[in-house]
Amino acid sequence: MEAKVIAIGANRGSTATKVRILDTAEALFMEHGFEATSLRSMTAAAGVNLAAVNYHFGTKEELFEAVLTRRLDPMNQERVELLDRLERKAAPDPLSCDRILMALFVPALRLARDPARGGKNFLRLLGRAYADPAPFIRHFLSEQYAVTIARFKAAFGRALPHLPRKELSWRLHFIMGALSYTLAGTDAHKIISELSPRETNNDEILLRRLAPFLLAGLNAPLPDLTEVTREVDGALARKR
Amino acid sequence: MEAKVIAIGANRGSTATKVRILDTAEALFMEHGFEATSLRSMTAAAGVNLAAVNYHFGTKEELFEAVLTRRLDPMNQERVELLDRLERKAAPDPLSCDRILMALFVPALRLARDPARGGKNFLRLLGRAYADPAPFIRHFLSEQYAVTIARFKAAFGRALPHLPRKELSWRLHFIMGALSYTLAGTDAHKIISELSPRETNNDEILLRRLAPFLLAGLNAPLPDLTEVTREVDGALARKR
DNA sequence: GTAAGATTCAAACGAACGTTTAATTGACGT
DNA sequence: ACGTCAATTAAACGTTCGTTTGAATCTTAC
Repeated sequence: MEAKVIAIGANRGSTATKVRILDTAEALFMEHGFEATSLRSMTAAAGVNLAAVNYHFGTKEELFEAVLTRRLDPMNQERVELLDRLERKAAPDPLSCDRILMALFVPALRLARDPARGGKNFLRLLGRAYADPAPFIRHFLSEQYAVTIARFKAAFGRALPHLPRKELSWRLHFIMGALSYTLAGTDAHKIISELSPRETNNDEILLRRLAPFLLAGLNAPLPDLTEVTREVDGALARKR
Repeated sequence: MEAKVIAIGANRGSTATKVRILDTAEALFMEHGFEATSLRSMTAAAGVNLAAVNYHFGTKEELFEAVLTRRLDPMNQERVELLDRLERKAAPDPLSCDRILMALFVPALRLARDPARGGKNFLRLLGRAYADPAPFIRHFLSEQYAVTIARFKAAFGRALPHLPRKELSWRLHFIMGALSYTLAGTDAHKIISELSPRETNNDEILLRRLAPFLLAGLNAPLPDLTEVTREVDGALARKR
């Protein structure tokens, strides 16, 4: 029963308040972005005092980082662990691209499926954070992702030995772009339209459509830059 | 000499001030985002009075829309015109996917190349706007893009008759995602790293690497949803 | 039971924001 | 030369923001 004592003790003090702040902030940051979410509306929605944020987290920026870290750290750790396991299983052959993509997607899927870990809301928040111009957000994200990205890049490098590393860097960049944009799941869905509400809300089906798309992109033939240049210039000239 | 007279007359009134506001706002909105850019800092940088924004544009939101419209309208018009011309040239055959992608990219390239039209700065601003949670921005963008996207979707539909329309909608969504994320060109570049500064600043080479990637994605085999489901579930189960 | 410490609370702080106002300036048609 | 009107200006408006403060309340340990 000492576990219960610990739990009660933990809940009574600050933990309950901190969790409620994190949960509410996660939802509001997702809905309105960092700047447009005021601490006043957030603390009111969470049912805690305004000063609680500064007391428990220091500043609004530190709160935002705490919101991200809570979900991001475990997810990235899962990604690397899954990649390790799949690579060991495939050894001595290099892991195929689709398996590497799986290691990238599955932990995100698990997170999206688990309401207790924020579900889809957090993934959308993450997608938005990727595009946020605030320097502290970008600095934070690049620090959080540096090791994970490097690990996956090395794996892709073994799976695609013929692909120049620079080209691989770019394609990884495109992958992260499509992934974050898709996860952000803005109402930009509506721009394309004709997507049923059931599907726009189903991150699982969404990622399963995205994976083959990106896999084909990874295996695309190398761009013939000179020829493309001529073609584009032709189109440009024709236009004038 | 009447042209000069007209020019002077136009400059004397409001035009010069309006242009300076638009130019400066474009740069600052790109650098800091909509919310984080204050009218005070913007008007100070532009060398105009604070009240000039409200006088000439009404509100800050309307200023933002004016900044976007100034570049976006001509660019999208160019895109559709180029698509029309290429389709007429290919008739009666349907236009190939890579040509359609060209019609999507070339006007953006032209804009990026032309410093007088905002150059790369505007494309970055556009990429950021795509991910901005502010409702008025998303509403504005979807209105601006609705016809253009529909036009390109129809073209892709003719080029890929075997592809279910729903799948095509998603792949178009992925394309717009990778495109806007790439154009946004955040310092997220640094996450992947190993990209030389010369290349990260060269939107032309960038788009030429992106095109083959997306083209391959468009032609990817249809996802076997059932099989993928089993695989993912397996990975999920194994994890527990 | 009481002292010590952690947490909550209402209130206020100073700064910055978008917007409005009213006076002033300058150019143009007549 | 003068009246008209668009444009600019300095100043102020009212609001909202993130953060701080000091007292009040609750938890914990002896």
